[in-house]
Amino acid sequence: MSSPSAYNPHEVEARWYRQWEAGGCFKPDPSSSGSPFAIVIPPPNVTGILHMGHALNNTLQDIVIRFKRMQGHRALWVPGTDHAGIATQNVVERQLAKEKTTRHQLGREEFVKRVWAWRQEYGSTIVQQLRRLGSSCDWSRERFTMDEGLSQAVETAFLELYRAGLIYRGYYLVNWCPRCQTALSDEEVQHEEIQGHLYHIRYPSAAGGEGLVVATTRPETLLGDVAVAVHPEDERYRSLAGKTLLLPILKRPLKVIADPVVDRAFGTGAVKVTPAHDPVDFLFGQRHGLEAIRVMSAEGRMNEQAGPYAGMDRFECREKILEDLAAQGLLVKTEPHTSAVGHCYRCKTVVEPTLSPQWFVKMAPLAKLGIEAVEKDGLRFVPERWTKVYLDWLANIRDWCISRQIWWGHRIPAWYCRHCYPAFLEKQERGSLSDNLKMDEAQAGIHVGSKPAACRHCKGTDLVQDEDVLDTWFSSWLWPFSTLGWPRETEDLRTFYPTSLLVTGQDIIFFWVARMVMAGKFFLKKIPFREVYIHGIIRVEGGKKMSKSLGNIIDPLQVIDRMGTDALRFSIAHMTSEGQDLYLAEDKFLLGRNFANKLWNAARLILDSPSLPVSQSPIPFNPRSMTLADRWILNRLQRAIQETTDALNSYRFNAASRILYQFLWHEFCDWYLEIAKLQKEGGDPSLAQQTGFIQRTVLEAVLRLLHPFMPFITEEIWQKLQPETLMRAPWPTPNPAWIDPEAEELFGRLDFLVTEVRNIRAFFRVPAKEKVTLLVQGRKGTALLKEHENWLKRLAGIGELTADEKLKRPSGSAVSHLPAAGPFDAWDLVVPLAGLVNLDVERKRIEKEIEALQVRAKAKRSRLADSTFRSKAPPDVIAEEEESLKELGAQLAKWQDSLKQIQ
RNA sequence: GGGCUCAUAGCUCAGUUGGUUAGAGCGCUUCCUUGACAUGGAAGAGGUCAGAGGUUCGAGUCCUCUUGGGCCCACCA
Repeated sequence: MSSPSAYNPHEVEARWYRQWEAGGCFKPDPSSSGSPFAIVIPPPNVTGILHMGHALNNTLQDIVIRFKRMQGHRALWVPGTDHAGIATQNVVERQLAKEKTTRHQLGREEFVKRVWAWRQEYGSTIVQQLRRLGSSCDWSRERFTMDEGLSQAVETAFLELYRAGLIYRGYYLVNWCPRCQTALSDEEVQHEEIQGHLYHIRYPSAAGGEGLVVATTRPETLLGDVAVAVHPEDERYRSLAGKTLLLPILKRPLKVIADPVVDRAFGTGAVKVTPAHDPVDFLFGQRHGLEAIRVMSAEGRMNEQAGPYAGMDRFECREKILEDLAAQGLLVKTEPHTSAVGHCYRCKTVVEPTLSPQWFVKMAPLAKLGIEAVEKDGLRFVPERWTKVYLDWLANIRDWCISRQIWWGHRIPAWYCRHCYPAFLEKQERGSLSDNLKMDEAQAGIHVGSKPAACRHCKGTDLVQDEDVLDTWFSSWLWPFSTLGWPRETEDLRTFYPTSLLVTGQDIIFFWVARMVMAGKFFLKKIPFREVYIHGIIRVEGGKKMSKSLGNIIDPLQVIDRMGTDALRFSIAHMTSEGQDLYLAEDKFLLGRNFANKLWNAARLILDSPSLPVSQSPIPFNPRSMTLADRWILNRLQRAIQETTDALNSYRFNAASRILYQFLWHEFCDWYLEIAKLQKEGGDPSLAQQTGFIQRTVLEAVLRLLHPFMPFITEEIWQKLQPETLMRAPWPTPNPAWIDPEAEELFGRLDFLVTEVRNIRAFFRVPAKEKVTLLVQGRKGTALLKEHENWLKRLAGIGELTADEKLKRPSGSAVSHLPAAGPFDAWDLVVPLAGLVNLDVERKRIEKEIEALQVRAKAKRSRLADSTFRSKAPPDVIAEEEESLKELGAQLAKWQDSLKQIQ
């Protein structure tokens, strides 16, 4: 083929992807008798643009799915996207802001239309980018978490859980994002260590005494204080327990309550209690039947309960209140203090714990299923250590707040009586925290399901649907079966559920993986996948996270533009060691680019030479007529096939890529192809044809082995060998007839010899063009040299090669000694270098060699002299050591003899 | 406060069950451009495997501790 010398990926990538997709290559082959193998994609957000994390995640999935497909499985990779409630709503809201409007001005219906329009226009970006990565997803099965089928699944799931008593509405303290103005689940809150202060504030006694000093990090919340807590055995406060203090500024009377949860050693040992704005205080308030006073609005501003601070931002209020306390002499002390502050995972705003009515999933029974999945159903994490993380989380699980006060998402299927519900809510807000804060749905006029004709409590007919939508993850956790058709009993669901493997990052084990397992077990009574491969996180060199704000992004699309998709994919696979984070730098992708280039050029060489077509099977040559090099490379190939298969079966992507890199580059190209060129020069056309055939045979197998890693370039070359797509080619299996330990041994000897001669040439600076003479002194095995004289001479730069047991060593020679091995006895290599060899230099070279051998021999001797080693080590290890010591001794003698001859 | 993880060549990292002389890519040094590939070829330099102790005939590999990075979880305000 007259291809350009450098591989140009852009030409071929788009073309092949189109052809594969059009040819239905990504669909599971219905005629295949292989067992199903399914993966569901971790659905990227519709708002997403491809980053390195996606590139890693999808490359690994694609490697596996292509591998399984070639192995004859009915391989299915289900793609799709996630509607990403808050994230997407935020994107569209920002767009509205540019238009100087808000979603509230637009109204709910219009706004949701806008989001759909946005999705229509931009939502396919990430999906197109996945195609550029070469992802062999079955796009005919693409799903979206808001499409009709999945919405049906969400509603079904909600109702089933509700009927099972696992969904309830409650008035609780939840994580609230004042910017997004919605509740968040515990998992959606990111804790960050913040350098703050611990403020010591005096609460005077109502009776006029000094009172006591509390310590707090959040002085603005004191406006909502309803009590002060101390430890019952704390001497300092014993006299104050049960007494009344005066809340600074608002002058509200506060009881001092004794409770052993208070840590006497922290701060002052006295804690202010603010049930409406602190999770610990909320529990405390429940236990002691306190009321809760909300002092902030949904926007995080102080409300009318905050007295003089009403209307202020919460942080502004903090500053002002500290000022006022200081002015009144109540701010006793300020000390630096770091604490973990919760932030919204979407917008990074500091979360405000807020009392509000929300929907929850009761998790304890589901967590039990999740634990069972590991203990009984054989759910397996790779690497295994994540099992513990998963189980620990399940063991300490808390109920899942699933309602979100946004508009983009699945509307909650619940209806409220306009008459009963507000009345009930008002009562509950006024009640004490010791009341059951789960809502009594009948009394509250709450109806789950489709719209009822009338309120079951008051029989009124004025009912409205819940304004809230469900947490995005409430649809994601159904993904492994909702994408296959659930709740309908589809053919896909029967065939591909449970799926086989999930590939994802550690960051969503709680959000997604654990919840899918629970949902799978709950709704379908089966775990959704047998194996979970958890890959690392992408970082840049230096260990930092890759982020836009740090400006250290490496854009996979740019890498693709510059070096090609295959280069990106191969490099990623090469760097992916089990579960370790990946530290990236731009130049790491050169490895893949260069490798692709090497493959390309090897293929050019091979395809330009005459050969029988590979498709002419069975093998049209007599194995006995094969040259040693032929036998050797075929043997190496069998090994590469076996090892690559083993590596992929255990998801050791880097191992697989290293094996193929080593085989193609350093065995096939560096040795075999170089020898093959020379074999073909011999003039024997049948040998030339045979060599060409073997080259093609190896190339063909390499293309198949490399295809999961580098689909495009391998297909491009493959098509020059035969017309059928590589995607339908079977995965290679080792051919026992070509496993050839003898060839390995014989070839190894010649390879060693060539390297030694090259070594001597380089050491003594023999000019490249100058041929040397090689004298080989040895008995057994030297006949081999004559047979392979042609390529040995050429590869080592030898002009004349003589093998004889008793040759005279010319003075001024460089020597080397090959140890006895297998069918060979020890060989002495002598390269006469009259004039080039400086005797002093040669002596030093030999002395260095002797020294190294002596060090090794000494270590072995002392090991063998050790009686405990002799009595405890296994006999074969001892025998091996003895054998190798003997050989070392022989070597040493050779070198020492050579040294003598110089002197 | 709990847990996980990493520390191996100048840099970035491999090293499956403990067993001869610890590997790769990049970088570096020397040499090589008559056609597969300079995104290349040949040769080479470079490591007391973070430190200390232990188990073992034998430890980069297993155990304990220390030091120094990274991450996750956690209701000390």
